[in-house]
Amino acid sequence: MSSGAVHKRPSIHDVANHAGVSAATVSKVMHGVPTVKPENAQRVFEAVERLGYRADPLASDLRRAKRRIIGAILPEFESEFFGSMVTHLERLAELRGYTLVAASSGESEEREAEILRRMQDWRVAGVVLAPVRDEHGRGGELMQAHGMTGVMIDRVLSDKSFDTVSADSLSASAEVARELIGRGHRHVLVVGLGEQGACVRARLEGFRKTAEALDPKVRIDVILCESDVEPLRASIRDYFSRGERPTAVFSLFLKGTLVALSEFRRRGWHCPDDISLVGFDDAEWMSVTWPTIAAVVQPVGQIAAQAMDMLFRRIDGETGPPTARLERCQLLVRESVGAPSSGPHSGGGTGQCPRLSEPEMTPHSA
Amino acid sequence: MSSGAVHKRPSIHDVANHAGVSAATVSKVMHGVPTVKPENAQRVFEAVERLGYRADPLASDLRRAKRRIIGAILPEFESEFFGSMVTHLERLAELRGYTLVAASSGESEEREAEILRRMQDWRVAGVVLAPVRDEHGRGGELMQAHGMTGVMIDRVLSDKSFDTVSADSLSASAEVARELIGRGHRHVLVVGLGEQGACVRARLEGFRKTAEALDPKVRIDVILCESDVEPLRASIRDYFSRGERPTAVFSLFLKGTLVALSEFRRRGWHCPDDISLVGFDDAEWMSVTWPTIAAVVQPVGQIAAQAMDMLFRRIDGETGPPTARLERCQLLVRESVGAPSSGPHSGGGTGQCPRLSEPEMTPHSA
DNA sequence: AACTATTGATAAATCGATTTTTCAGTGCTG
DNA sequence: CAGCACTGAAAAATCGATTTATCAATAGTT
Repeated sequence: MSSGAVHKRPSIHDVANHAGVSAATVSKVMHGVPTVKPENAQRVFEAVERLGYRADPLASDLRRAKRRIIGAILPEFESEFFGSMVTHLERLAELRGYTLVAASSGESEEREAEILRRMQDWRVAGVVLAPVRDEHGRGGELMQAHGMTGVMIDRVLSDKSFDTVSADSLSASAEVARELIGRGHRHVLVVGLGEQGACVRARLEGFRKTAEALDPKVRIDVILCESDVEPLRASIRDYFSRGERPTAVFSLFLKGTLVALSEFRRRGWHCPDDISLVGFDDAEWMSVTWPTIAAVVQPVGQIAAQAMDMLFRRIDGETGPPTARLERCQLLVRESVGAPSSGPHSGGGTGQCPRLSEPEMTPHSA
Repeated sequence: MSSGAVHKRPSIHDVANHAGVSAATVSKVMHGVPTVKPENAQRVFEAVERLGYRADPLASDLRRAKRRIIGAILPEFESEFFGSMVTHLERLAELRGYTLVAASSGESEEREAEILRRMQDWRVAGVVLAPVRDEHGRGGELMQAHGMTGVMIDRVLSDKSFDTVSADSLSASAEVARELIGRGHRHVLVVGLGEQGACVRARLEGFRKTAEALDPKVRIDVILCESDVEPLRASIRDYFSRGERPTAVFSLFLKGTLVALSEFRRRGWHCPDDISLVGFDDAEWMSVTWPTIAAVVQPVGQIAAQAMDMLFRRIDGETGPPTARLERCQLLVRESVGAPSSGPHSGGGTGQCPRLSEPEMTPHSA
């Protein structure tokens, strides 16, 4: 069993001693520098093998003055979107020989700033920041003030200091508008978090402009709460209590979709008979529930790929003005979207659930 | 704007120069060592302030030979369970002045081993490992072979080399059994992933033993697939196609619950009229869908807290035999569980959805 | 007054690597 | 054979901190 094996790990000097060469030579062998006598190289390899030597990447980075570490700062880890984002970023970093160190800001700008400082302390080579607010929040300021290399993603549109990559919210929302208006909806409630500045504004305006272009008489109600989800829930509840009866709800973010669904439950409304629902952000469960929930799928993999691509270009010294990329989304129209119900629903409904047994999803090609 | 500020960050020597003292003195001041003349301390503080000096934690750790880094290895980041786990671990590590570096093994033991080696290269102070398989997989072996300090969580029961912390699967499953048998179910399908060794076995046996104790004539069918989810889906589909008609399904893990739901959809079966469903692992959406889905809630926060507690004890040198903790789960009986339907359902059903508008959840106190 | 303790600070060693400089030996040329 | 370029390896400097050893100046003791 435990062979009393609290081995202090061998350093490059231990290897050098065993091989009867200098540490510098070991380093060269490890890096494949050709100016080493084959015989010595062989002895180094043997010593490495025997001792089980592996270089300490942090000690190595210390000397190089460029750490092979990429920092990622995300609002949370709990959602599929950010979870999947971390997975992608991790893979892309490792592909280039870097290690990803991810941290969650917990939707707090203070914590975001604190993490950024820590990333700077760690001298990370670059940072992928999904800001709590938007590109004009404290995060970007800090990164700029400290001369850090970074890319901003997700809740951003474009920035004068950093490259940005995000979903094409504007087009996606426009497509949602075409879908809802096309099906006859003329009174839509849009819910979202105002805190998430520019991004939410894009989603909202993309929807509003296209909807109004298709029918100027459309009525669009908007409920935006500043920071937290619970006030939003309260506002929505209040809105419905006042007797407002939109025929569809468009949620600008995932939690909003959940809140909307739970408020529908409270009132016994069913989708799409009593009200239609479509939300930004897809999730696995949305394709297996009754009804399946229509959603805008953000291209997580592409956002991650583009962000890392830009980031490493900057790390490698590329200059030039910041770029702003928008990646195309996909709207999955599922069962939660239908035509408006005939009369003003009262809170009852028919009791009928849709009993479709069609395949999985219905990709929507505009 | 950008004040050409590619500041090379000041080192402790820069501070020393500015303050007119030695680097050693600066280090002492930064650590609050009292044997420093107040006047000198003052000058150091001023220099630190002026230069914006912050110590490089990695350089500092290099000398101390104990890095203030905790590694976390999880099968994936995409689920609420592991996402939430990372968030908790992150907070608990930082509370003690450590940084959490999380990595995902992507349900692959090869990758798990690779990450462990990297963690070892990094000389992390300790590792929280949620193994892909169970405590007897390659991960534990590697940790032991390399004399690493670590704790195993989630898919484990107990180990002879490492402390373990996990949900009390046995009790939770027993409670599910009491609930289902109590409601009259006598034919239950249990689905899970066999790969996840000991843990799944505990969940399965906890269920089976209690169910059979309550009624020896109960019929329990089990579908366990080795590695991937898709073969499981195929097996379930095949099972139902053969005409098997259990009155309830108990899924031993989250994806199984999703697969079950989607297979119900395919056949047009509704919960709980046509079939009941309860799964291990809760998720936010389960309380807002129609029907709401019954689930075993794992105490993520407690598992994380206990794991970190044990880990830091070991890091601080505590010896003694490994401990094995089981944290109590909570069963949330929601609408997806009901009494068995009267006759053998055919694939039709009544078309009626439950229209409950009761509060949120129904915590179940055994 | 001579010697020892004490205090506060600096110089130097260290952590584990990389990189630059120096150096010894070899081969070639004139 | 002296002089020079070249090769391969060792020695030393470096990264940014901490820690140990050393030292100077002051205070205290007899």
